Amino acid sequence: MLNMRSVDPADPDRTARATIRDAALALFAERGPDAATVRDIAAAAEVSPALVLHHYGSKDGLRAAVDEYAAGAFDAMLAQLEGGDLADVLSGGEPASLAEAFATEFRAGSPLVLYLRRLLLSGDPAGTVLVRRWHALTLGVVERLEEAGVARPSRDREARAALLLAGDLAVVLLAPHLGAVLGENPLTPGGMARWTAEATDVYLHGAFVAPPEGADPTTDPTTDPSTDRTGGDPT
Amino acid sequence: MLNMRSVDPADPDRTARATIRDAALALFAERGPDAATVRDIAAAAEVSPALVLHHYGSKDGLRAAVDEYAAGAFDAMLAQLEGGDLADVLSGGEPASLAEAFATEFRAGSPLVLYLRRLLLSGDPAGTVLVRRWHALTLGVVERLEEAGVARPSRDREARAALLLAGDLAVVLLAPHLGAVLGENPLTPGGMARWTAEATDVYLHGAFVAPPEGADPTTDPTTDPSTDRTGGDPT
DNA sequence: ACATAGACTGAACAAGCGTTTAGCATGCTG
DNA sequence: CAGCATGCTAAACGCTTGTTCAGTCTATGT
Repeated sequence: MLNMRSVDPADPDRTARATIRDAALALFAERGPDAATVRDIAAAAEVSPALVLHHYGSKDGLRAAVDEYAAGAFDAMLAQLEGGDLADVLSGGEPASLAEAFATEFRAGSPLVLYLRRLLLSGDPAGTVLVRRWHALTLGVVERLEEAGVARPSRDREARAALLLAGDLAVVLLAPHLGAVLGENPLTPGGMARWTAEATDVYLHGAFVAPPEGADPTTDPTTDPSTDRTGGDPT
Repeated sequence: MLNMRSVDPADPDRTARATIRDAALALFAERGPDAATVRDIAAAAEVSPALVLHHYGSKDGLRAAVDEYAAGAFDAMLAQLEGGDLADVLSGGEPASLAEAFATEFRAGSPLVLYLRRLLLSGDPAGTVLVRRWHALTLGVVERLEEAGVARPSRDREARAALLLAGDLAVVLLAPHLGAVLGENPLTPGGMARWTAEATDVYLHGAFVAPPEGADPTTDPTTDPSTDRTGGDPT
């Protein structure tokens, strides 16, 4: 049998180790790490199953390597978002939301998007670490925007940052379903433009109008002590 | 070996078939259908593995039965939401958002919540069906609220309904992570109150203030034809 | 009392899994 | 040239999986 190393003339110095990692990333993202077998990964990378174990020790070792690689990619995206100047964010010169950053960094079917999806919903502690970091980033942005007078001050800034973050992550997590409903995937350029337009409108002017001062004439809130909501979230 | 049927005096007429289904629902939701083995399910239901197959034909048959059961539970919740009168929604007499409905219907660690999570992120077409139905429901509510003058009219009502729906689903999907960040799971009563307060504030008054009429003095939007955003979504 | 049906089980099966082992080819180093 | 590490493979190992099978127990209808 021939030596398979450097078999692809387009990528001459790509090692078999990297090829295996990429194949694993794609298959892990698509079917989940448990459903993707070592034999499948080996076949996708055009190597023998034994070579996968030779390079990564075990399937868990490969999993860890892929996790680390994906985390690095997310960190890179994070750094780009973090490094952006506030003025650029406000004027629209840089991706302003996490969802937008995803849409520009990774195309709609990117393995990394699928990987993030799995990471956030598998209960993997790495997912919580990621959310915590992104929340801290969002919180910092909200604080700066409040100081700049661009954001309405919130009594519960942490909850507001979480709300905004959750909204962005929802786009990434639910992109295929939202695409099926709206006709175009919000992670594509066109779909993202439509989504951002609506999100901007709501975040600037709200979605509902404040009720007139005083209680709703049809019901007296004080007669129902079990609920003390201020107006609800009528979705 | 004793006949294990009706072994639980608290639930005397619960059939082994139902016990198996419930055990499967819990394990499917917790670990995923692939990771939960027939032997595990049988052990949880305190029956032999063969009985699982005897009642459901195959593991796929069991999966289908559990899917159907979960879909029925979701439909029941949907019907309750749909049947609520508009006045009740506005006055806070009924759960007003999907997230609130989830928090009241299912407690934070409920198998059905975990099941929904898996359903929406596994690429299962049943997930898209569910999203489509909930979007239609949300769209109807938005339309009625606009007619009642409670919701600000939107140029793109479908996108607005999707935005509101995504926000609610995000709470359900990301609940554990948000709980880790905020200190309390938003699907618990306390966490939900905090979340709804912030969401109500944003949905009523917005999160950001509209920029003054005219362009940002630091940059002229017309000089950059590649981006035509109205103001961005600075999260 | 007897027969039939259904709930239920222990043991075994084939298939697929991650992993190990022994060995081949290649290229560098002395 | 010999020695050795490295990239790589075919074949097999033990284990777990979903599934099947033959048979036991316990009701119920006649």
